[in-house]
Amino acid sequence: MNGIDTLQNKPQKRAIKTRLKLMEAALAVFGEYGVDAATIDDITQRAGLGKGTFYRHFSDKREITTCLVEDAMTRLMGMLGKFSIKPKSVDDVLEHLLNVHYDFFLNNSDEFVLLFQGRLLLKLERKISQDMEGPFSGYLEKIESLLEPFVTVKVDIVRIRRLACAVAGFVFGFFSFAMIGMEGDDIETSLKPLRQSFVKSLSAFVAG
Amino acid sequence: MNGIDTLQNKPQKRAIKTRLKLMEAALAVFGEYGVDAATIDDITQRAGLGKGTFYRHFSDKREITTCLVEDAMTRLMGMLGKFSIKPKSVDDVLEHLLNVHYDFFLNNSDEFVLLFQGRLLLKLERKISQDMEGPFSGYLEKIESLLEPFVTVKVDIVRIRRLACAVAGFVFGFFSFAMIGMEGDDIETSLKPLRQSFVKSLSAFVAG
DNA sequence: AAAATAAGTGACTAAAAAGTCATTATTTAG
DNA sequence: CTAAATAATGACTTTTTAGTCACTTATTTT
Repeated sequence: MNGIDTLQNKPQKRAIKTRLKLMEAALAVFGEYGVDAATIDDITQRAGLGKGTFYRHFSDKREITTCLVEDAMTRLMGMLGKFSIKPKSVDDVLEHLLNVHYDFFLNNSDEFVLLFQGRLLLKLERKISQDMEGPFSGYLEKIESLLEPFVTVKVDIVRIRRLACAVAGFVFGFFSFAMIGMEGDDIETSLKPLRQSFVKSLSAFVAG
Repeated sequence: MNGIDTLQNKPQKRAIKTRLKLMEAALAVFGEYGVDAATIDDITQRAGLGKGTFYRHFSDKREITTCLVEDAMTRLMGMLGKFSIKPKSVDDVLEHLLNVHYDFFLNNSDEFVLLFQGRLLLKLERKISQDMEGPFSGYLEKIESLLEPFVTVKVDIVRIRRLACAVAGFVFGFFSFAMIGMEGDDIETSLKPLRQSFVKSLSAFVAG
């Protein structure tokens, strides 16, 4: 092979593939049993790999959890940044926010469990906080940045922060209860009418 | 003592007191470490009791968790049923619902963690579902029953169910994000202005 | 093609938590 | 006061899970 490191030699490719397998398996297992209840053996068995392989790639469950949270948050935030049409008002942004969350969690229910639990773990384990507070704070900041251009009267950061909490909280919370209170298809059609009302009220809140 | 079983002889009283001590300790420990991370030793040590005592009263952690969830839900539902003034509109009921949740979780943060996790465990463990689905479904039904009298046009149960999910979800979700996005006092003052907006939007949803 | 390097493995040890039970302490009945 | 009954105990065994490492397999280098 050529002298320059291509970062694409076979062992490296293989290692990257293995790492991805582990993360995929972990996400699935976390979604099925919950982050705490899932064991390293669960993950490696699901991935079809040896246990030692896990420890070649991650120091412990906490580390892979952090990676998954960061990954999920990055993808969610990426979607939040892509508007199909350029927003012209707070209403547009709010509508977009709810749509994206809706799509993301409906198509990624394992991620929902992961972030739902990750969010709680944050409150509980001070050690994790250092690593995990980042993604969740960044997420709130992302929402804030999208709303900021339309809050012209006064750059009231506290108000925007509250709004971000409300949007994120509403979506997370609604889904969590919708899952027990409703049947599958019903969830899909339930958020839409609520969304309109919610957008209006939040919009009024920003203005007022 | 009299011949009739008074249910108040000393051993019984003692056992009841011990059981309460265990439940109190478990709630505190669950609130601190999370339900999954907490061990039986954590609970009995916190309660100042021997380990064997735990197993005299509960078969395992799942059982005491179910008891705590039922207990918390019963108290929350009790509060939901007590209006300071008789509600005259959907707005009144919604305002009341948000106030009660707000007070309950602000003054019982351990219960917040418990129900937040309990809610998730429900989705994960099919065994728990049988015992735990009850309290959470009952909770949604309670909210529905409070709203029902004011939804006159059409007894649209689906619509009310959605509303109950929205209320419960919004409150749970908002608190969970408020905890990382804000400082202590700020949370207390944040829900109030949002509440008004939220009540309006939900009210419109019910009517519409 | 042999040596060197890197990735993967799973039987193993170590640690932690669950769950048991013979024993002790407390209360009641005779 | 003594025996029977009930509650509590914590050292113990069992089970589960984490984490390690000498070894195998795959790839690259010389």
